[in-house]
Amino acid sequence: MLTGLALPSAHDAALTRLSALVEFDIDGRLALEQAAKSRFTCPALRELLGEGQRVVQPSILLGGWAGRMRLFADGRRQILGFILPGELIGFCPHRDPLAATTITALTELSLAPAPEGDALAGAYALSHALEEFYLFRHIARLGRLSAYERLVDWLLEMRDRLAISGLATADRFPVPMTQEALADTLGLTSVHVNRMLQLLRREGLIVSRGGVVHLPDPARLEELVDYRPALVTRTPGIA
Amino acid sequence: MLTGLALPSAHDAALTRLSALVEFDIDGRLALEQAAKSRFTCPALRELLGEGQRVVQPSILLGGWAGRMRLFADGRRQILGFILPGELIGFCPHRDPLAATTITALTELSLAPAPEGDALAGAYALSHALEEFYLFRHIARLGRLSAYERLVDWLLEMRDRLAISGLATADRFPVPMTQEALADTLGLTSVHVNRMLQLLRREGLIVSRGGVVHLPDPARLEELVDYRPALVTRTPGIA
DNA sequence: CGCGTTCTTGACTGCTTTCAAAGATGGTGG
DNA sequence: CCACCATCTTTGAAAGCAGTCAAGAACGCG
Repeated sequence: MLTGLALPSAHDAALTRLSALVEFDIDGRLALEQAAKSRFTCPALRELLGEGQRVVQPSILLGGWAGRMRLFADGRRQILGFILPGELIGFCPHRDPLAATTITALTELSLAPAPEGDALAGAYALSHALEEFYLFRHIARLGRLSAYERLVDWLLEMRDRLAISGLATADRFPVPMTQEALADTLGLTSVHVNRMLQLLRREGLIVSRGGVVHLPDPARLEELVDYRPALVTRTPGIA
Repeated sequence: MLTGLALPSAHDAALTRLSALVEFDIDGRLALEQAAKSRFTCPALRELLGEGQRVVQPSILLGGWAGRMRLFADGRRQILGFILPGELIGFCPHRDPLAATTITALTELSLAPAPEGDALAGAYALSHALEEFYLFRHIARLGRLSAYERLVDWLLEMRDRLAISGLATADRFPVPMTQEALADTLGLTSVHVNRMLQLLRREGLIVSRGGVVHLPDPARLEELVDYRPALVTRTPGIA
């Protein structure tokens, strides 16, 4: 079971990601497998955690995309970051955490209680460092890139993050989001996101069909936005 | 341009801030006082840490302002966040940390090696959670607020953060920065920052003299931007 | 097949940038 | 003490990127 070919299972992405972050021991594998047995789902658009709410149960995301967001009183929305398969929700290193942001399911989710263990603790610390890195990048993206560049930079980040859990190749990955949600991520309007996507398509820099994005020339995109991969991982994200 | 260096003792702001974060025991006080003895200064504009460099010595900032930033290949700069007196530099919970961002002195700095201790470890964890919260707020600010609103929101945050270390009152605090640096923080040009500042002054919402800002009507400003204070506090709700 | 959601398009507005240059400010040395 | 210089702030005119409003097309789902 632990050797030989593993069949695709519900926690495959999480397993792949945790293995990429730390030397993943037998205990860790068993703990994850155990946790996956009590996995549960969450329908799209459901709010997982409200701003100011007490964090109950740290969980690991097995499948689907969740979003961290700030909702303004006047209806404006800003998506602060994403939580992708293999990443953690409600994991705080300090006592008595209150959720600083709202977390919502962007697609249907598959979740499990975060398994515990020595190797896993290390993986969670690294995961947290990565999350912080993505926040820094998001700030730079919003503050100093044009709409066109933001789109490119964001696509590259999603590719790299999904690749860690084996859900992306160097030039192809799923993006299960509306242009409206993308606009709320990139600080734009959905109309403008639409226009920039079309421009990228016309230029042959992206091809998308059925919620899957293909990047014919990733190197060109990386150059366009001075893209720099995260420095945190144990192994390279893209093979 | 100097802040915090003229206090009764060099580590006053840090002491005040750490006390605000945790129940601060005798051991902690002594450790801080000891650390303060080996404090050192750093001239304005000096780079403390370069992106990708290995983090050497976790430090606590005793006085002055530092900035975390991303420098683009084409010269664009985005300030990702600030490090204010009592806050930490190079403090990472995981092994083998590489600096994800460049950190630069915005003013002359007074620094000390971060003292160790049980209570202090708790304070550092809380401080880290607060830092993350500021990142979230910065993202929302850049993504969904107008130039005018960004300025207001940022001023309120600086007030609150400086207040934790006793360096601000509810309506008055130092801002030792050029409009250029402020522009690189808020994702604007210095010209536009200048115009918005003048507008705020004309409206009587801010008064500034000699690098000190006064907010005649903070409540009005908070309402303007749907401002919400950080939820991270010392008093554990239930624990 | 029908309906709601999402995507696409066009015309117009406007916030923010760009470019350029003139004041103000502060520190330094004669 | 004042001249001088670099840096920072202020101002104006023009251009451009992104937003707004509105409506039609395409898509997915029951």
